[in-house]
Amino acid sequence: VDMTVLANEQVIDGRGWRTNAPVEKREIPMWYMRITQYADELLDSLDGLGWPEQVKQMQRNWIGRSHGVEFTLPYAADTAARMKDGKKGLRVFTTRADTIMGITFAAVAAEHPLATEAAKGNPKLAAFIEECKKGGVQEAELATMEKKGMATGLHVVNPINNEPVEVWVANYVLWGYGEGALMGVPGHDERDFAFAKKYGLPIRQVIDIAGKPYSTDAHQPWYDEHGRNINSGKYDGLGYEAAIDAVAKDLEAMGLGTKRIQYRLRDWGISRQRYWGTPIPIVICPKCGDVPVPDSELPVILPDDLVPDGSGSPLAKTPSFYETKCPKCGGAARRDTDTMDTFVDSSWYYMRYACPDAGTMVDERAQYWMPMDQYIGGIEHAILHLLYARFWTKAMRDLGLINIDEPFTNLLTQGMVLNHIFSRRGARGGIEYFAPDEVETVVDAEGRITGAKLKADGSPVDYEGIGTMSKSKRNGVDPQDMIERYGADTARFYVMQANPPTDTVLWSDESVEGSFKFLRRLWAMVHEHVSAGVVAPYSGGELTAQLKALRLKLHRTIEKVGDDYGRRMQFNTAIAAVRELLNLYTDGTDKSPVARAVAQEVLENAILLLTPIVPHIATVLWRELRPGTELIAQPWPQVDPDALVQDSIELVVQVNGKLRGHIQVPTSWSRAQIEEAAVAHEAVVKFSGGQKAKKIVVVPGKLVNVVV
RNA sequence: GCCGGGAUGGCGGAAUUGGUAGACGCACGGGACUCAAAAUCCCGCGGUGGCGACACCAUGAGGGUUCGAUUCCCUCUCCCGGCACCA
Repeated sequence: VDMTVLANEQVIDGRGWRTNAPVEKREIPMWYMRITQYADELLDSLDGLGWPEQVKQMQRNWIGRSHGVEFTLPYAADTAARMKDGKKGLRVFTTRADTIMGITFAAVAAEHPLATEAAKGNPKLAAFIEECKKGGVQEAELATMEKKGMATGLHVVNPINNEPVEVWVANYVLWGYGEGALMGVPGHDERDFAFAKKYGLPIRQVIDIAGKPYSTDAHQPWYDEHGRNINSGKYDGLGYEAAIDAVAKDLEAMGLGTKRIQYRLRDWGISRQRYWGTPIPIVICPKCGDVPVPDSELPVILPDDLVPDGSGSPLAKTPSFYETKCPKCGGAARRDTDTMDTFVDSSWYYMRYACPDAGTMVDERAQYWMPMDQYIGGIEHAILHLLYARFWTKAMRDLGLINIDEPFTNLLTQGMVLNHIFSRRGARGGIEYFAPDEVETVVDAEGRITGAKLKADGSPVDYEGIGTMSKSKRNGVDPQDMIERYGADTARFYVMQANPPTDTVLWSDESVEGSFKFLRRLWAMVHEHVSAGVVAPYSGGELTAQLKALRLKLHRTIEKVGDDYGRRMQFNTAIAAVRELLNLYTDGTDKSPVARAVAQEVLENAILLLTPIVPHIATVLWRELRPGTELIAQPWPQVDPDALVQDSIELVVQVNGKLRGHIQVPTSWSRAQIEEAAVAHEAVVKFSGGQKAKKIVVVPGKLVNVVV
């Protein structure tokens, strides 16, 4: 019905999202990037990157290096007679070779050759395999579906104890991971346990976990933990590592297996059956096979004048594009009409940006600029894009194109901006999405959205909850409206002051007025000051207590804002700090020359501190404060250490960790003097109820806690 | 299901290395200015009790460590991101 290849996202419950037509899985030839070759390096070089730990952890888990044993369960006589694959048996990989004596079944994926063979002359099994193949391809779907299986009637042999083991086809065995087959140890694997329970297969305990109770009635969390072998013949008494070593050694002696490393990471399929993309430069020759397009004929240019007719790939229907000669034999051949995954482009665009007119892929300018000091992107790219780009960089390095190991030295991952999602099923069952401003929400007593009505005709629409802004779900917002109404400075200020950039946020523009108001207030403050004439900023001289406090606040603010911008990358608190400073500034009414000099100092610095966020307003206000000079030429504000010196400081007084009062103490006071003053404090006397202090905790510059 | 993250007033958030929970705002309430409005300015604003001084409770839920926990540990709930063709 859809006449096209669908992306995973476009398949909902096995049907096309627009048409509700059933989706078919088909095998097609594709090109892959061999990212698995780089698995170790991609894993190991994460350690040196200035990236958020959570992102590094996600990448580590995604690559998923595990150490285990790969071995053969030899075919039993019945099976050996039927399997004509030249193999001695069923290859499996396990990280728990120590549990090998607990094998009570084996399981293979529906696509496994053993399953195919067993299905011959077994219509029930053939039907089951067909059903398995129909399911989705997404990991989430596979992991949450009901575990189902069917016996094949074929057997393999446990090579350690020579017990026959029946082979099952199971929908939870992934064809793409390991060997597409596994040893079933229900005694010590939760999924195997559930499977064995469902189909009445034996469950055998072969590991004792610190003497914890064991029963085959129900699975307990500790069943899968490491422990000491029992019921395991010659392996009895061995611990996890020793047992694995012993089993691996025995399998090796029999020529059946060996230790090896397994990755969760899979090779990267890049072929897309789409028109609008980068053509894959391969020619398919009936005589020579797949032949790369010679360098001299690169790049293969995508024709940009094709008109899609609504079915299949336009490139595959355009002889002028695909008809060509084989670069090897010169005979008639056909181009690959697939285009590349756009992740390919995003894997190295940043290098090309350094040399967009280079005649080669990149030139020495890319080498000059790379690696990137600071990369900024959404957290949704934590794995795929950022892993592909790292791999691609290493591949380019190995091709001698650039001499760097990693593309992004430091990384800031932005949180996602979420918005409400509204949709409904159309007449044919397909999904239709509506923008939030197209609907009127229906709210329950607690204020939660329960549904919506289309503004246009009042027809009901479903509320799907909140989620990432996306084109397909039509829930994005365009900042242009805000920019036109309030200006780019206000729009940027509003977004920056709301929350740290790494936070996930639900979009709202309700309080943008507050940001606009602040910038107008700043404008008024500068103009009011300047209307009495500009003066030189404070550079020394006697200050009143109030002016001293204002300068203390100013220089603390300079310190904090610099740290927020430069180290913490938390801009909302930088803005709050400047607001605090200006709140204190407006409390003053002193118009003496020294007060005006401090005012000049405060305003100039406030403007400088806000420049990265509101550059336009800051530029104009600077010209008012310092006629004849330009903001862009000014250095970043410097902290005046003299302004930070204080004679006395306020300490918090606690009794048993509870706030009971404050004391003002000279900064020169010793710990003993502070303790003495705290014990004598009236609130301490009151709340300690006549008891003597058991312990006094003094945190310099912060608090004193009297424990009674 | 698995991996990563989050939950703090009516709302956005702050508390940076275990040390005053609620900075700074929004919304709201009261007041000033005004013929009136807008704009602006001032005051209040977590909950409970109290005239008040003040006290107690409170950072998704439950438990623990500590003189002291929003912060560390354990268990749980819900939400968000990713799960290889959304990119």
